[in-house]
Amino acid sequence: MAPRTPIQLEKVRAKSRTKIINAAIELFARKGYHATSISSIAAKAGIAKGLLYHYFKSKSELLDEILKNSLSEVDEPMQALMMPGDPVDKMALLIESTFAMVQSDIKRWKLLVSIMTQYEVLIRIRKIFSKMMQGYLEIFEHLFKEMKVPQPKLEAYRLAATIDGVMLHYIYYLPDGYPLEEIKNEIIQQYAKYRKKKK
Amino acid sequence: MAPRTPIQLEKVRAKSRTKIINAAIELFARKGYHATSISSIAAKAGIAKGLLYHYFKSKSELLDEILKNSLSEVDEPMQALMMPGDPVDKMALLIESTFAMVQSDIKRWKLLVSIMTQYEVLIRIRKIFSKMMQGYLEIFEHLFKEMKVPQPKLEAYRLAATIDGVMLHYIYYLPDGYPLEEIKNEIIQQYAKYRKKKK
Amino acid sequence: MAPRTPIQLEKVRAKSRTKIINAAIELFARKGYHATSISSIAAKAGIAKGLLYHYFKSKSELLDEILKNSLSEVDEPMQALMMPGDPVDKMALLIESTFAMVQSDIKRWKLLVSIMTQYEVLIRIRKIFSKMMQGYLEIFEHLFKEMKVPQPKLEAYRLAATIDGVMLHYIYYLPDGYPLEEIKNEIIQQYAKYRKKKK
Amino acid sequence: MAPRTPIQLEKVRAKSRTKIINAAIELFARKGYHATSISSIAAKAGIAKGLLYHYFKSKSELLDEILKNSLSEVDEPMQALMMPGDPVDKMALLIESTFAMVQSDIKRWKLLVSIMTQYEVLIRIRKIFSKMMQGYLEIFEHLFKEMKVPQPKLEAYRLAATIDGVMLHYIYYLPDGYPLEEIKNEIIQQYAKYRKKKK
DNA sequence: AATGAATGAGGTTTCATTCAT
DNA sequence: AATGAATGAAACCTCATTCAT
Repeated sequence: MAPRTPIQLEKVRAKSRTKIINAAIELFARKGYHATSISSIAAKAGIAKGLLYHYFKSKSELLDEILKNSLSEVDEPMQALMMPGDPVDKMALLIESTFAMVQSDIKRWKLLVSIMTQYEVLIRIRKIFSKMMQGYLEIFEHLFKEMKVPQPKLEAYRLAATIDGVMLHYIYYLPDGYPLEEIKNEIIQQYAKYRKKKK
Repeated sequence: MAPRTPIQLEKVRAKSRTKIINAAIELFARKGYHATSISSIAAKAGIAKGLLYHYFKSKSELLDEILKNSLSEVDEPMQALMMPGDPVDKMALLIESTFAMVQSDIKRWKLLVSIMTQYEVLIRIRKIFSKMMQGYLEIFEHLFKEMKVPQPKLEAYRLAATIDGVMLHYIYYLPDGYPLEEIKNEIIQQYAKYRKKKK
Repeated sequence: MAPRTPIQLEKVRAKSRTKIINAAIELFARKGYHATSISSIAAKAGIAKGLLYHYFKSKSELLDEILKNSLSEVDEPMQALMMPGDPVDKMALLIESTFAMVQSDIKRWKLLVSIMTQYEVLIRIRKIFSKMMQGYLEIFEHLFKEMKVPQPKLEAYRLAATIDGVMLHYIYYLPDGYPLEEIKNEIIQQYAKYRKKKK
Repeated sequence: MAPRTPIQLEKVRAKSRTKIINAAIELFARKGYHATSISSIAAKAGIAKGLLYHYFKSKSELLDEILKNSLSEVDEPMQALMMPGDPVDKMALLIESTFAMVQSDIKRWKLLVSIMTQYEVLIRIRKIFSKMMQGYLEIFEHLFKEMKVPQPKLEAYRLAATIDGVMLHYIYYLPDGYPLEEIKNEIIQQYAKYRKKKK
């Protein structure tokens, strides 16, 4: 009959929060933010409507929370660059890990894309995204320079577009049977010719 | 105050419809379908709320109408293929006209993308889109075969992805200063080597 | 089938607004602002809940509107002072008209009192009230000086308090059989001795 | 961690109750009963929300409790009358102690007034108040008769109104610089002329 | 005694749609 | 064709109260 310990409480809290967030991601991604009602999130999470407001101040804060988490993951692929080695290998690794990231959590990416293509409202989010994109472009360009690709800047834009386009198609248009692996390999392959020869 | 002639009536009708549709495209594209209210559309169109229902049975039918119009335009670039000539040229033309189409009506494309990334509901629309995409892929593949590009099917997927990715970036991420022209030329250029030599 | 004329519209609007405002005054006065639900107002007014928001942006704006109207009436008794004549008569008139004002619309005054005794929130309203009170005090003092009442300022405070106290008792504590007229006359009577003698 | 003795327990209970009641008075008085949430009371009292329900069955019972306590204090001034002596002195004492009561606990009185001006619901409370008022009126009348004031009943009403009016102004309208003492003395003073001459 | 997570009824507000003119 | 008042379902959110620990 004693109150729960802080650790017990934290566990309970974490469990409920997770249930809510997962339900929200699923529904936001599938039907869009506005078309998803708090009721439906609560129902899917198996909790009472009121509890949701115990954990999140509002619907929009719930979204914010999810987006913040999602975007924080995005920087991870960048780590690939710290390593020494042939830029072609680094580029390959970068592309691989980027694709892997999306493949591992399609729902989250669906949500991100749908949010990105939506709000003039969520300017803050868009800014984060823009910066991230800028980061990618710079790294691509840097590697292309190392690889002696002609027009490295333009090639960076093109690669970024190709990757996002593939993702888009993979996620939305043709979820069944999209030859993701083959295309990924193609993309990586095209830079093979820039590999430095070993002596 | 004599009754208007049928022709005048028809004109009035067309004008009102156009005003409504334009207002709707603008708002749907900017704020999303659900976040846009009928009131705001009517206000932007400069008509009374009630009148909107004379022209469109419901909000969703208004959307449908817009989407139908938008998608019908998409087929036009395909015409380029009927012409005889070097497939490299045809491909270039196809790419050019596709880009031109988006550039000429960004709002419409923003709307299309935002819808595409949204509804499990609008399955019908998604089907149309899928078919369209399929069409593009087939034509690309066909041309690549003519051009003797190795792995024509894969290359078709890649090109489609690149084009959509570029559009996406152009429309959303970096609206200012996106080097659309240069990238477009790059994309076209890469196939120049497959041009048939004239005798 | 032509749309209503502006005049017709204004009539309809005024009718609905009045219905809503009357219902709101009644309920706010009886149960307090917070304890009164929008639903109950709409029900009492005989309209749909949604319509209320057609006329008032929010519950609190509805209250504001009512208060503004109510407070604007308050200045009227002051007119009594412009007239020439014995200050004792003017005072009598002022007291009479103040009481009459409350008697003629008890519900409104109940509401005003309940609001005044409630919100730290509605600071704006309280300021208006304070100023009004100040105005009364000054006029009372002015008349008392003319009447050569000793300690005119203090007497002003006392009269103001007595009047508000009588109102309070009349409105709340003992609505049945409260001897309002007699008390009013008593209050007026006590200043008779300051009447100037005619030559 | 030995179990507490019953006496310790009782102390703890009393302390918690007091904390809750004080928090509640403060908040009810400031924001009104309905606008004050149980959460905010618990927060201000520094306890958990659930605990509040160990001490009070419901929010409304908590209010009841406070009101009961508050009203029980009101009878105390009446004691002054048992004493022998000049009725003018007794009246003076009665007025003094009544004012003192309010001055010593403004918050409580704010609450009482706001409650009184609010609920048709709390009829029971209003009845108590009415009875109390009746009691005051009778005592006033009784003293006025002893003092040979003409129209003692009417004068009783007027005095009661003046006192409540002064309180009201003191509590709400003009908290800063309200000349409470002077007015009180004025009120007392006006009855000086009815003092019996000593032989 | 004490905690705070959890519930659910009910509150305010929005908005697609209908209706009378 | 055109208007805008009116409706009512459903959205978001609050909060008194209960419950498990």
